[in-house]
Amino acid sequence: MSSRYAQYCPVARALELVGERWTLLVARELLLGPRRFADLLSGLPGISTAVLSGRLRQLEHAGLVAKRTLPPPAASTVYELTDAAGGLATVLAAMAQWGRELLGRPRPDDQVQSVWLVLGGAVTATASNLPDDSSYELRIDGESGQETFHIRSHGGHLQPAHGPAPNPDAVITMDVATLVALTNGDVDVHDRQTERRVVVEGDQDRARQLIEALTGRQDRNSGG
Amino acid sequence: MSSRYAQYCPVARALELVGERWTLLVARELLLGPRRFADLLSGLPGISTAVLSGRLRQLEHAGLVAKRTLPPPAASTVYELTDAAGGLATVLAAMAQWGRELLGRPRPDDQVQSVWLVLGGAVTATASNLPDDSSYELRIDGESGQETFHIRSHGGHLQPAHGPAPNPDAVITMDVATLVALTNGDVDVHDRQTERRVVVEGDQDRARQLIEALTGRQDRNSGG
DNA sequence: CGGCATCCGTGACGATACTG
DNA sequence: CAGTATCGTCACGGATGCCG
Repeated sequence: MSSRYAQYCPVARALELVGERWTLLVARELLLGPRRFADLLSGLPGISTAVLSGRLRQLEHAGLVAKRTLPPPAASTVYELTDAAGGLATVLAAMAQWGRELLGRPRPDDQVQSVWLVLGGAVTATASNLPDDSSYELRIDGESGQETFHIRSHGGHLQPAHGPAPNPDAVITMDVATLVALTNGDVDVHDRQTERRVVVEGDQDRARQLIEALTGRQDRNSGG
Repeated sequence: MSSRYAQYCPVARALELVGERWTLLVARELLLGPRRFADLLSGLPGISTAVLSGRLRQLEHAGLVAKRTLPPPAASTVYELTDAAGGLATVLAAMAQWGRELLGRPRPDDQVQSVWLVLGGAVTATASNLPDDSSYELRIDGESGQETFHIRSHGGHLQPAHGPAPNPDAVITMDVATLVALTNGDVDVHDRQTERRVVVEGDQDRARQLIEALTGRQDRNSGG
């Protein structure tokens, strides 16, 4: 099942697991932490319930995703990536890194969800300026309320997750439009107008460095 | 065209370019150098001519692939990756790296082509033991004749290409079965029986180190 | 409400035949 | 050799309904 290639090739093997439409985007949605079925549906506009349940079944069968039932009283089932999905995270990171270069501005019919940009920024970023194990809370105001993320600097990388940060060095608040503008380079963190649109509680300098790492342009040496 | 997701997300953008069936495998075939249409067909068993020409057209339109006509007398047209496809190579490398961990042994109906294993091994390898800019020629005997590859150590990485090496430090010859056995760990480079199946001209030590880098297991720290 | 199966229209895909 | 044309099949997207 899940469309084989019949090739003894690493790339083909990987694509047999995650090469179908939607599959890698499902994994993307799970990268920041466990999600319920309905969360995934709203994070994957356009997918049908049948396809989503099918993809989750395939990923579960491949050992990349586990289904877990939360303890009462929140007795709902969530899906989460397993430890075996580490290599998959690397693939998604490469995809995101490349995709950021050709992201441009939102197209007329594009949906914009803060989690996509936070994730894309985090995997692309090199957090060399930020102290190791420093922690940040990022709150993005969107049309459907506020999304809260927890971003931790660790080993030169940024590790994003859903939810609030336990002991943040800074709490940063902005709206989606500002996040978009920062991401595609329309505005700079150091602009006066940007400073008005970004509210920081806590360490101002580190917060600004985080935003810079998260939304700044990175030159990657593209290996030939 | 090419199935959109309507999401302002780096991963989605990347998948819109290379997310369809066969597309990344077409890119894989081009990673080692220019190829003709017929070469691609035989390197992608199962693809139809219509789909292949369609994928090439999309990739060309995206600026990732260029169509070029060779100078006479070999007046045939070839396809090759453009400079803009550098990020795509990174994605393929991540795919190959992950895929190698779950490669296992060939399945009953799997085709085996040496180029797939050479590529998978090269992108996975860290050539830290090999001197920079050293060069190797790898000849793999298969059912349909002999395939020749040129592998160069550069910047800690292995850079594979089709064709013979200009000034190789070593020339290594083996058959596909041996390459497969080395790749999946069934045999070791240092086994007596393996030594009989691998013929080396030139620097014996470097040749063995190259094979080890190309086919050995690498532990990657899988980021959480 | 979470999760999944079902029916149906559309489009992508696989196989083959055919053309410059 | 380098594709285009054709056709049957299957996966996908959308809507609906079932079950805990």
